[in-house]
Amino acid sequence: MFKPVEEQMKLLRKGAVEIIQEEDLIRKLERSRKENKPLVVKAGFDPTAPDIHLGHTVLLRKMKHFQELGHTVVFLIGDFTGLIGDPTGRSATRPAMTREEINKNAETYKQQVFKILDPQKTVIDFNSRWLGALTSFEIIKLASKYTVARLLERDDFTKRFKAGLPISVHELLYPLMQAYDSVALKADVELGGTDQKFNLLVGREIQREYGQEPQVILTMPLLEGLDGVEKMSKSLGNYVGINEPPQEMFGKLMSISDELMYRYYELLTDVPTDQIESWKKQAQEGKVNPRDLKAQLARMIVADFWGEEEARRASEEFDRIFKHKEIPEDIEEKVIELSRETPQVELVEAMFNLGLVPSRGEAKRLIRQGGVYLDGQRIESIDHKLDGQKPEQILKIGKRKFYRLKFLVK
RNA sequence: GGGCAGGUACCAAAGUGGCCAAAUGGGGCGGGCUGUAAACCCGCUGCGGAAACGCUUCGGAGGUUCGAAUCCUUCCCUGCCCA
Repeated sequence: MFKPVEEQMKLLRKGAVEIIQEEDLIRKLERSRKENKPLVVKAGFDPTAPDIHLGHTVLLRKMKHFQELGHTVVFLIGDFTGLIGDPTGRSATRPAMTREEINKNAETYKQQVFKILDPQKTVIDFNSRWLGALTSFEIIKLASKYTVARLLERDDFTKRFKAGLPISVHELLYPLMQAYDSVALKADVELGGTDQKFNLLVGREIQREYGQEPQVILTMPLLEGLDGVEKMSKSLGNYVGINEPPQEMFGKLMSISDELMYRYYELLTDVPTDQIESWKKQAQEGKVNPRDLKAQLARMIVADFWGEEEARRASEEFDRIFKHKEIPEDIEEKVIELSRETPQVELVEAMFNLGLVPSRGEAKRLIRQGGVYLDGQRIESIDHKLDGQKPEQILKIGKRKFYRLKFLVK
């Protein structure tokens, strides 16, 4: 029923940064095959941000590999640990979420995650199920199994400690809690980003303390965000959400740097590494326009979430707007009501009232800097008035924001 | 519990009675060049105002002063050292 171990390993190694220990994994796979029993593979997710982006999909793709090989994948929602927040030094304790919110987020998660994972083969669980049930005594017992010195080895803690920045006690508890998840699930393997390495390793130690065979940990690279520097994250605003409309996705992907493009090919598509290398070379030699490679990448990724047809349309739409400088097909519509007596309104006022800019000052700034267009005409004056005579006008703000203004005179 | 050093805009960081809506850097935004790339160049970046200028802001609350981010009181928060 299970494929030969070496064959499994080949798929599992793909893209992985590190497997600790590889021999352990091989042994586990062998046993699983012999006993015809799937491995329990765990990966944890933060419940407060159910907006999955491409960064998450790197891990999800790896989970899918395990699924394809017939193993049990646990999609663990850290609704309990989420209350702590994985220490970053920035976030304070988060407010407790209600059961309802958590369930709602879980639903959102499912809907998104199953764009990649096989719903039939995925177990969804919540760590509040066991962490919430721990008594104070049990928590202290858990805490007794690890030392402060070892916790401070964690890069983030080390840095903060040295820099004299605050580290709260509950933050120190976080890795232990996550480790306990592995105990509760009797995890054979835990997946995570390279930034999770410390937490994942603690899992091994704690499992051992609780008399279990330590899990194998498999780390995946962190995907850089659109800026190409920071890791992709919602709070940094450098992400591509997997629920974003095709056009939006496509546009964002087209704005990445060339260097990042190869990285995305590697981590977000099934294009073999050799192929990517070869394209890279051809681009450098000027045989291929990097722009076209990028468009192809964007199309591939959009297709993963929206299908070929939508991807093709997004691509065409993109060309229409940026190559041919035309107006997009579907534009958000904004209705402006005007009175019959004075069927006019100041552009600045309208932009602000429609919520297109955060303040009137911002609107003025944009106009002064030549970033506002009406029907393709650059607006020169901040006093410009919109005239209801023409019932429909196209407003363009910056390079990519288009709105169809409709006037309602009454 | 004691001593010391701190808390400034999205972030970092200057400013220590009026010239401070607050230097500088990063980020962000707009423009230019391009391939919505990178690099580079120019500009903007509290709110209102065409502008003059007005208003709200420098951990919180009070106070001194013609005038406070800057001085005083008190409270909250953080780090370090001692116990």
